[in-house]
Amino acid sequence: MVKIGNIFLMGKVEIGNLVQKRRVLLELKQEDVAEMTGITPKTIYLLEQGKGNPSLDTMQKVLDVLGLEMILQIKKLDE
Amino acid sequence: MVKIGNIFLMGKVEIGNLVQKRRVLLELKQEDVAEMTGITPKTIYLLEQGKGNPSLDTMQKVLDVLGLEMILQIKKLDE
DNA sequence: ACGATATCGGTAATAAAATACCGATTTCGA
DNA sequence: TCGAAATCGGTATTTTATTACCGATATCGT
Repeated sequence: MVKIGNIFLMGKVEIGNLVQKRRVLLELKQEDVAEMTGITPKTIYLLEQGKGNPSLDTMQKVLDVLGLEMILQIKKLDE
Repeated sequence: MVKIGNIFLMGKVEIGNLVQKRRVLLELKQEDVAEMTGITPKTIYLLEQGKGNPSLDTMQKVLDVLGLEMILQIKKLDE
């Protein structure tokens, strides 16, 4: 995962890794996140593993309870 | 849409708006983006309208051809 | 090492995204 | 203003994410 300050460049696997790291940091279980979001633990698990192909709603809900946010920016070739 | 430099904070509608604005800037038709990504024009259209609930794969493909990238960051309360 | 708790990961069923196809509406240049 | 190109948006179908349920494996404190 490419980290620059608080910003993380993202492929699917990197998103999963960051989500998991963040969840553990907050001392939450997959089950906890599942209950907080109304998403099943299986889907949380798939997201964290970089498997599956989560919907935008699913991602936003999970990111939200973990205190993360998705942003878009114009691609930079360098850095 | 909240814009800070090249960075855009994102809800579903804002993502759609940005994608559309970016596509028009690049002088591409929805049909062009559809062909470049292998996604149907209807799905492109729904994404731009902030309707529907696109998958991560769909989003990444569209963002990619538009020279945009998705990043995650730790939520800030201020700014 | 043991038991308890959490994660992993499979299958079958359901909900929803994506497609295919189409006509209506809007946009815009000639 | 007229016609062409682009977008809008509906329905039916296919594909796939999500769920529900479950047992197996890993993790961790004691």
